[in-house]
This record gives sequence, C-alpha cells and structure tokens, in this order.
Amino acid sequence: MSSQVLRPQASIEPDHAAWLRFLRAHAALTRELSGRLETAHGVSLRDYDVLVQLYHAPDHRLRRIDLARTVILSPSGITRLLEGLERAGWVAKHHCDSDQRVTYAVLTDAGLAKVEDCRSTHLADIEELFASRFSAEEREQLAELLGRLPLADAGACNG
Amino acid sequence: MSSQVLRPQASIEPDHAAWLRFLRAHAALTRELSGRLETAHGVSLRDYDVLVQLYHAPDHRLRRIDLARTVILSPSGITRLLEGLERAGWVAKHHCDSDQRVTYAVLTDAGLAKVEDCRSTHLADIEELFASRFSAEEREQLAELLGRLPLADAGACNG
DNA sequence: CTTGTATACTTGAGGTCGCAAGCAATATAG
DNA sequence: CTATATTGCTTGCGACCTCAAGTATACAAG
Repeated sequence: MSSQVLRPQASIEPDHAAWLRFLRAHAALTRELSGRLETAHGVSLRDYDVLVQLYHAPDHRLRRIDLARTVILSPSGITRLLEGLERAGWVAKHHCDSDQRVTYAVLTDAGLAKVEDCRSTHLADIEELFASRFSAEEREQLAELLGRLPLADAGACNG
Repeated sequence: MSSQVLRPQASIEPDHAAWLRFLRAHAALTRELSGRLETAHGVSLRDYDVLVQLYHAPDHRLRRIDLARTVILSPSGITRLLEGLERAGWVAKHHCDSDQRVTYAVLTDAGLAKVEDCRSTHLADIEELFASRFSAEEREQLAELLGRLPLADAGACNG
C-alpha cells in the first residue's frame, strides 16, 4: 500500500521537467535578488529593471508604453511603478511635442546616479546566483534557448 | 547627435543577456499560461501547480509547509492560496496525529477530478508555448542548466 | 467637418504575495 | 520538571499587479 516511493520532485511530467525548473528557479532567484536590492538600495527588481532600461536608452528617455512592453508590464502597471520612481525623484515625465498622447519617462540626474549606485552590487548578485553557475558557452547557449520563447509583444502578429 | 542607434534590447549587459531573457520569458509565459488556465478552468497557474503537487503526492497529501517550500511560496502565501482551493472544495485540511503542529493539505475527489480536467489542456499549452521550441535533447539540457540554479530551500544550510 | 476606430495613459476595484508579529505545539538543555 | 529555542501555521498590513472602464489625442473614411 505504501510501497510507492515517489520522490517529491522527480516523476512528475518527465517532458516538462525543464518548465518546472524554470518556474522554481525564477521564483527563488527573483525573491532573493529583489530582496537584496530592496535592503541595500530600497528598490525592487522591477524598479531597477525599469531604471536600467532608461539608463541604456538614447537620451535616457523612453515612451511609457514602450517601457511597459519591454519589461512586460501592463500599461497601468507602468503608471504605478513610475509613480514611485517619480516620487523618489529618479524619473520625470516629459511630454511629446508631435503627439500629445505620448509621455516620455526620463531618467533624472539623481536617477542616473541611482542606477550607477545599484549597478555593481546587483551585477555581482546576478553573477553569484545565476551567471557563475555556467561557463561562457553555457550562458550563450542558455540565452539562445531562452530567446526562442515567445514574448507575445516583441513583433506582435500585426495583420 | 542622434547617430547612436542602440537597439532596444541588445547592447545591455552582454554577459547577462541570458538573465534578461530569463526574466522576460518568464513574465510573458506565465501571463499567457495563467490567463489560459484562468479562462478555461478558473484556476491560476499557482493554483494548478499546487493541485498537481498534491496529485502526484502519496495519498494525494502533503504537509502545508512542504507544499509551500516545493512551489516556492511563503508560509502565509500557502495559507491564502489553499484557502481558495478549500473554498472551492478541491482541497481539505487534515490534522496530523503525531504532531499537532502540522496540518496536511489533501486533495478531495473533486480536486482530483479538477486536476484531471485541467491537465490535458494545460500540458498542451506548455507544449505549444514552451516545449515545442526545443528538441528533446535541448529540453534535457535546458533542464540540466536550470537545475543548477539555487532554490534557497531544497537543502537549506542546516548548521 | 463629422464619425468611427485605434492609441496612450490614468484610475478604481479586486486579487495575490511577502514580511513582521503572534500563537500553539514540539524539541532540546539544564 | 522548567526554561529556551524551534517549527508549523495564521493574521494584519502594505506593496504590487491586472483588468475594466474612462479620458484625451490622433488618424482614417465618408
């Protein structure tokens, strides 16, 4: 009756072991990384992600909607996230002359400094918890494999 | 002045391209998969994940704390998630005779039926959005690579 | 110019999650 | 046995996110 052993993790869906590990690894890693960012610099992983996107953008400026699509957040999500960054003085709104609908999110000088402040420790955290587990080739292959997954927005099916 | 091109995604942190794709792919995939589960069966991805863990457990029963650690949820998180599954009648509480602290989560007959109801369509979704992007070997390698990442709980550092 | 549609953005409501704090039961040490 | 930790679990609170709905701007067709 109790003869079946069933190890807790194995024997689930053999074909989908990769998917399960993907799920678990993401949950564990983002929790740890976000926690470290939060305690060290008072920003969440998403905050940092958005700040970095602006950091690398031309003129440190991006349309809010493009920013949302890049970090895979809903339009309302980006509004609320930027609200926090604006309150902190790291990001400012900038209206578009040619199209009154669009608003840009612009990194302020303080925001630029903040990114550079967080950068090295966060990169070290990623190195420790993620990158160091793989060789350079493995990282490259991992990136290639993950790059095949659908982002549902990048080049959306435009009739 | 506007001569720098800077493609939106590239040129970020060359070494950490894999990490970024990992983040994006997870956000996009879980949104899509959870949305499909929600509309088709009224359960979230996490709900399904928990139900499946119980489905594969001996006697369809797991200590709540072990369940939490397996799906990488905080203790309070598991309490609230199971609250919903209990309200729906898919999971029941079961007290432990030998240790009054622990409570088991047990899959009910309705819960068992629910899992089997969701199973095939969800597996097909995973196949479509995830697994089909890779060959069998690639899936295996992906699983191996992802398996190296820290889960921060599996064999926690026990002095 | 007017009507209809698409886009950019914001707001309200509701759901999910983690942290901190607290309670009860068990294990360990003296 | 008593004192102290540890473990399992729950609750209050706040943070965050999405969906639905609403506003404003732009564009396309008649």
